[in-house]
Amino acid sequence: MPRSIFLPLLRELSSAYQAFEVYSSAHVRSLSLTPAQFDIVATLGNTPGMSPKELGEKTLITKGTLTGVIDRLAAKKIVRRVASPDDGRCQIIRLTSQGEKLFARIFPLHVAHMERVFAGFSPGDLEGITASLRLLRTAFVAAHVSTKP
Amino acid sequence: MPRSIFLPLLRELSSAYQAFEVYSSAHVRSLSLTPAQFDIVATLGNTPGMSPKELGEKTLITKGTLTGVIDRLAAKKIVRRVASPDDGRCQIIRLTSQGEKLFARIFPLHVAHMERVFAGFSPGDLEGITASLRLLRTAFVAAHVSTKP
DNA sequence: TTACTATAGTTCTAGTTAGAACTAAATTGC
DNA sequence: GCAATTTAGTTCTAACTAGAACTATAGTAA
Repeated sequence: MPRSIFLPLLRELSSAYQAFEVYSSAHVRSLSLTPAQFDIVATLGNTPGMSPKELGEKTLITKGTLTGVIDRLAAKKIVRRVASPDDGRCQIIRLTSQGEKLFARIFPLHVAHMERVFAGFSPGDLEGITASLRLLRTAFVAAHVSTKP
Repeated sequence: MPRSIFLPLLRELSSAYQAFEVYSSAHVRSLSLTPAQFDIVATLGNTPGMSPKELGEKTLITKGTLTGVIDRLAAKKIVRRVASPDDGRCQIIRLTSQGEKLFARIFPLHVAHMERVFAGFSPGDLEGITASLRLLRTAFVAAHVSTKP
């Protein structure tokens, strides 16, 4: 078992994610949103809205955190909460018209900002890296599940 | 420019990191440390100590955050602050003897816990994934630097 | 030397984070 | 149709997070 070889992998995973965060969040902050707020706006854009549960699954924000993030976006009039007609426990979070305008303005800017990172990569590179990441995620999820039951 | 292809990569990067965090931090918390505290203890183990600046560079924790993390570890008598003899601005953070015992006990446990994730991976797999991550990090850092000056 | 500049850490603020306890509404089982 | 369980969201707590402003010390340059 070459134990020495997976510790550098974990360090690189943390470093790569950290570098992504630094690069991405500096831009998002320059647009007057926090990274979590941007994720919510980006996820709600071009949709009829969705429940906090679904939003949390897509953005990987846990429900306790999500309440606060939505509170702050609602205070800025970027989203609003609508009661679900079907289920009294559910809400639907929607962009307001102001939120839609914000999304239309900043989402393309941020995509362009991120695209610059990959200027030197071929499609094959990108697919290879994506496959590596998928493999990693799958391994962590499988390992986590196997500790639970 | 196939713009569609790097967005899935970014999603996979976030998901993979998130899956790592969930798996790793559940274990760390069961050892009565937070992930940030564990990183500090793991970094200080088997060293004569180091300055907060160096600790922050190794653990990717920014200096403002680090003050609080070290405060809490010091309150638990796991580390202590020693004034640097050379530089009046510097400190040296060291594990206490209690901290060294803690490190000796939990670090191997955590390494073993993480090793399980990679049971199904060949050394070649691990090296390939590590290389992908290194490529990613480099690209983000380069892009970030090019926005600064 | 004396002013200027850079560096190390702390403090402060606003926000995110996870996890656990809680409330209310729905679903299931009997 | 009622009790037991599950699910959706909120609230609470402790901690982390980045970034900016601040203090103190060190290095540099005239």
